[in-house]
Amino acid sequence: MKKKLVMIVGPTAVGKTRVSVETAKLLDTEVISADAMQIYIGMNIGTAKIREDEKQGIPHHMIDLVYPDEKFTVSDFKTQSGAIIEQLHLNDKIPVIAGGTGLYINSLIYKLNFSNTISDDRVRSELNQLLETKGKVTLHRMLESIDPIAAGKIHVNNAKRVMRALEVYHITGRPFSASNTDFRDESDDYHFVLIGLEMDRQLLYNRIDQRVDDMVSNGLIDEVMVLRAQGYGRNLTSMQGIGYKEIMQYLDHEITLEESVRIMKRNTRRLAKRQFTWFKADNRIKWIHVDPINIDQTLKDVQNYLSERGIL
RNA sequence: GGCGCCAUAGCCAAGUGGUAAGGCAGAGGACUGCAACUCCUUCACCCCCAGUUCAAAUCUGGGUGGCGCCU
Repeated sequence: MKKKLVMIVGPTAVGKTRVSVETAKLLDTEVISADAMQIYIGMNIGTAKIREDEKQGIPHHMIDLVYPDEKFTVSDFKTQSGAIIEQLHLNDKIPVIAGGTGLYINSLIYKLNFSNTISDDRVRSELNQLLETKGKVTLHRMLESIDPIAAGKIHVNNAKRVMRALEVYHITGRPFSASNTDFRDESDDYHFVLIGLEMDRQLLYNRIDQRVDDMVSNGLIDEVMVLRAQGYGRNLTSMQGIGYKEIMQYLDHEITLEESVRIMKRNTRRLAKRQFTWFKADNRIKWIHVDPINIDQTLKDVQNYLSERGIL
């Protein structure tokens, strides 16, 4: 029998945290975060990481795993969270997975096999060299000659993805597109229930604006200053996170604080939009409306859906 | 009341006779080891009316609205 899994997804600031805690309470289980930024230690305010008092005693996993300058990939996420899921199942608990990082979510429930396509820093830096010296068009042509399918799918301007495809080919000797066939195929490891939280766009945007303001008044600048003092530079993936890169720019006197806040809000809105796009493409998601004024209704809807699907 | 200037997308703004740059904001989309990343697509018949012209956002006249100065 397949193991059960409850997944709660949706854009930033819809209220995933609240709903996931309540759901976990209901199921007497634990929460696994699927968020690419909350894995970093010391990045709390800007990532809207769940606070101790919000957890209500529910254990949370996949948070605070690495330092901001450490590498962490989807593959790491898949294996580490997979182990936790297994452990919970052993204890007869149905894990609640909550997060907004679509790729992480998909790594668990779809057939994304990362095991045969490793990464190689040497190849990577060589490709970066090539990008510098020859340019993105040349890289894309290289890809075209070895893997026309992938080249057709990846835009010339998307140098990052072009390089990844080349990297995979160089390491494995097999075209990137070869491992790309069953992207949206359902994994047969789990019986999962996928819940998407949605909210009126304008309302969500207002909440985002408000949340950014709150972050700043709750000490985001100090948080970034501390990270900066610890030597974490702007080029790190972690510091590319929204809130961090903009405050860094402010601290480096490139923009005013006002401007920084404006851009943070905009970037967060764009993130939310991209998250919607990602999840909308997945027709297995049951969308549940969130009304912040009446969160109880949302919780009720979630509960009903869970019993409907035989989880409760 | 008179004189002058201006009127282009939600905002900023280029274009001074040949069929509407660009930026910002928005919308849609892609995404298999950096994913809060990276990337793609998309958004106006130029205030209104009349005229000149093969052709007008661009020229002319009138109207309307705004800004400035003067009385």
